[in-house]
Amino acid sequence: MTRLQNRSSGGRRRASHSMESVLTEAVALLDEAGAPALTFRALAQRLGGGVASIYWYVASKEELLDRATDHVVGAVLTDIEALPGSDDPIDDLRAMAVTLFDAIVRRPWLGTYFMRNTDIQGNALRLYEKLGQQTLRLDLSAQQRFHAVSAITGVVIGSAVDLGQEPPEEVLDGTVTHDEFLSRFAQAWRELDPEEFPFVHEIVDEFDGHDDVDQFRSALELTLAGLRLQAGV
Amino acid sequence: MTRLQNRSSGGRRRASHSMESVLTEAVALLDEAGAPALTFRALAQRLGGGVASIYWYVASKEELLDRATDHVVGAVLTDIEALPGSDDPIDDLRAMAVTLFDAIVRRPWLGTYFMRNTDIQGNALRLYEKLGQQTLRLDLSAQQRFHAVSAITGVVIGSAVDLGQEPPEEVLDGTVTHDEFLSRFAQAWRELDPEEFPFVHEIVDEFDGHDDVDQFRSALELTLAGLRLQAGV
DNA sequence: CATCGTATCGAACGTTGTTCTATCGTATCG
DNA sequence: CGATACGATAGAACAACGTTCGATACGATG
Repeated sequence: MTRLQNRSSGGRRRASHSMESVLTEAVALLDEAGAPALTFRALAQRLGGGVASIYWYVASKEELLDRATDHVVGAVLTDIEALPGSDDPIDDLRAMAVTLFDAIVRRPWLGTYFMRNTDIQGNALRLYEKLGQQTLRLDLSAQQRFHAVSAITGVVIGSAVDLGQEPPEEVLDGTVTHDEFLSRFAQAWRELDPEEFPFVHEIVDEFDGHDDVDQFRSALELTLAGLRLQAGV
Repeated sequence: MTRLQNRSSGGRRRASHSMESVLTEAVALLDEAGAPALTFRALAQRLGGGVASIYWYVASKEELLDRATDHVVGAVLTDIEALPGSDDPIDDLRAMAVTLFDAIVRRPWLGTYFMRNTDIQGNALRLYEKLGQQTLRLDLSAQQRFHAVSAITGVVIGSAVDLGQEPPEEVLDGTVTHDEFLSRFAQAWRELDPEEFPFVHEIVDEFDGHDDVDQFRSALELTLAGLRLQAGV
C-alpha cells in the first residue's frame, strides 16, 4: 500500500502517509501529552511531512479529532464485544460501561471528545447499539430503553470529563504528584468554617486520596439499581 | 465607583471598567454566541477599551472563564437557596439538580466550564455543599454521601455536555432548525440495517424530537431511585 | 509640585488552524 | 514512448487568537 521511496541521492525526500498513519500518530500525540499537544505542525513533523498534507486526509481539525476518537473507540468496541456476557443484562451493561470507562482512564482526552458527532463516529454508534441491545432484554418501554442508555453514557461521560481536564502546570512538571495536588485541596477544605460547610467536612477524608474509578463505579451502581427497579428484575 | 469621564474635547477618551463589568460583558458574549465568541478583542470592544486592559482584572483566559462561570453559578446558587425545601431530602436533591440543569439549558456554555477549578470557583463549592447537606439527612456512610453527590453532579454534567456542543453551521445560519437537524440523524438511523442495529431502530422514534430535559430527568430519576434504595427510605 | 500606585491602551510577538499555489510521482492512454 | 491526468505532497502566506511590553494617563498622597 505505502509506496517504496529509496532514492538515495540527496534532496528532500517526500513523505507518504495514509489515513491509518495519520490517525495513529495523532492518537500517539494525544496519549503522550494530551489534547493541546495535537497540532497540525507537531503532527506533520511526526509524520515527516508538511502541514498541508494532512488536509488531504481530513478537512479540519474537528474531523481529525473525530476520526482519531473513533479510531480508539473501535478498539474499545472490540473489547466490549469480546466480553463474555451473562444471563443478567444489567450485569452486562455494567461490564460494558466499566470497560468503556477504563479506556477513558487510560486515555483521559477521550472523555472530552467521545460521543460528539455521531455521524462521523461510526464506532460510537455501534457502541451505543451494543449498550442498547442489553436493554432489549429488559421489560421496558422504548422510551425507557432510550433513556436508560442515555443515563448510562451520561454517567460515564459525567465521570470522565473530570479526567479529561488538563492537569495544572505543577503536576505536569512533576514537582507535585496528582495525589499531592488533591491533598492540597483537601487541606484547604479542612480550614473552611465547619458551621457553613458541614458536608465538605464530612467527606473531606473521602475526597483526600479518593479513586476516580471507585467514584465512577458507585455512580454507575446507583443508576443500575434504579434501572433494575424500573425493569422489575 | 466608576469614574466620571466627560472631557468633551477631542482625543480618545479612556475607558474605565470594573471586575463586575468585565464579567457581565463576558457572560453576555457567551450567552449571545457561545464560547467561541468570547475573545479578548471582542470583549475589549464591548467594554470600549483596549485588549490589554482586561489583563489587569484576570491573568489569563482560563481565569476569565472561571470567574465568568462562577459569576452565573452564584445566581444559580441563589435560586437553589430560595427553593422551599421539603421533608424528603431526595425530593430536595431532585429540585436542586433540576434547577441547576435548567440554568445550563438556558446557558449551554455552562456545561463545559462548570465545576472546573473549584479553587477559584467558590460558588461551585457552595453549591456542592448545598447538595451534600441533603445527603446528611440520609442514613448513609461518609463515603456513600461523597459518592452520591458525585453521582448527581455527574448526571447533570453528563447530560449537560451534550448541550454545550456548538451547533453545526447550518443551525447557526438558521437554514436548518435544531429539530430538523436531529431529524436528519433519525432518518439516517432508520436506513441502517435492522439486523445489525435493532436497538437503534427500536428507539429512533424516541430520539426524533426528543427533549433534553426529559432525558436528563429520567437519568436523574434512576440515580435518585438507586440512592433511595441505598438509604432505605 | 513631585511621586507613587492604579489603571489603561496600542503595538507587537508567537502560535494556531487554514488556504493558496506549485510541484512531484505514478499510472494510463494514444 | 512521450503526453497527460490525477493522487498526493509541501512551503509560504493569511487571519485570528492569547499574551506581553512599554508607554502613558489619572488620582491620591507627601
